[in-house]
Amino acid sequence: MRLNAKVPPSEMRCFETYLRSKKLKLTDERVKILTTIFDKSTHFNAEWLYRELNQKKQSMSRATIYRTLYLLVQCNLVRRNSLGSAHANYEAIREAEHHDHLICLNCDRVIEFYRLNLEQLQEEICHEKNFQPLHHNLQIFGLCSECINKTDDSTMRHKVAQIRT
Amino acid sequence: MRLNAKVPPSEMRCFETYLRSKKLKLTDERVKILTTIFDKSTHFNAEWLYRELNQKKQSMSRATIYRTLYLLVQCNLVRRNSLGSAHANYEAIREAEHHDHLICLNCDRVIEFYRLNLEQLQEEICHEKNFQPLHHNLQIFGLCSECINKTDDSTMRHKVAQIRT
DNA sequence: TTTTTTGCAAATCGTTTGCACGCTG
DNA sequence: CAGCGTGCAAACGATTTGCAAAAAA
Repeated sequence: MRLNAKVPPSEMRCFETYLRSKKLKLTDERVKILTTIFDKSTHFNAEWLYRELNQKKQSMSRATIYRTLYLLVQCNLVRRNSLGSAHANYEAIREAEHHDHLICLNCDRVIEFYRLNLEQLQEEICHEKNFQPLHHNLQIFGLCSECINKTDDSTMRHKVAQIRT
Repeated sequence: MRLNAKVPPSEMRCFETYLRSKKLKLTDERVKILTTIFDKSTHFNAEWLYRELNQKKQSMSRATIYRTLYLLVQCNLVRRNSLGSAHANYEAIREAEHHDHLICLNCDRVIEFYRLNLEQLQEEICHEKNFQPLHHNLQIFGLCSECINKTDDSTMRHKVAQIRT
């Protein structure tokens, strides 16, 4: 039974095209996952998606979620980015534009930013080093304005040491 | 039995000081780990260290290695940085200076670089956003000059999707 | 002696995978 | 109908942890 389809946005078409090109199928599960991601999330992880999908209606296994996330990353609808944590984090790619992250180590807030110079500078460096960039990632860890006075040094040192980058 | 100490370099003193400040002990195992790291490595992982330490003389458990690595990160003698892989990578911090990485997705070569503008730009962004930076990390993934013609698109798309950042 | 360390093995935990059944195209 | 997709549960694999024995201070 096909999901009572809301008008499929461009993301859906993109996914469909990708799947067809790989001879893969557009299943209900895949549709629901994509919809959930683009409806409700900015940054999320597999567990959030699992709970989000299972709280309401029928269940969906973690396996399917992981497998679908892989496909979505492959066709550039989703970006994988652990944001310093030990597990994977993902984000929906809404516009084509890229951005980097400020990550608060106290409250886990993620602040996105984009700076053209920064991108250009990177291009420049790659060119100099004769390196062909395919992906890049800048994350700055620290304390957001709300958290600056809420922790102590030793806690922060521990947290910095725990960062996975 | 204390290791027949080569003249302890400044790193050793730093470690010793740190340990003492925490009422921890300077054991043979810890000395050997630090020595191995600063003698032989640039970028390494726990497994490399394990093999390096165990191939010659007596054995050392992985547990000790992980526990010691944690201490070394705490006292800023070692930096933890997965470089996009699923497991942790580490590097000895030889000078105080910071650098970023170009990482070849084909041959895993790591090219270090430093660019003052880049650092300044980041400072600027943080200042604007009222964010206190504690750690940052820029990695550019792609193909080094030697590998540019050695792979195909689909392989690279897969590898990019596997990156953990 | 007292406290910290170590090695071992078992436990974690997010993620991946093999398999048998079910559904899509 | 053939080929993918799914759920389940088991496998994975790097890292962590509890515990009893061993070593530093």
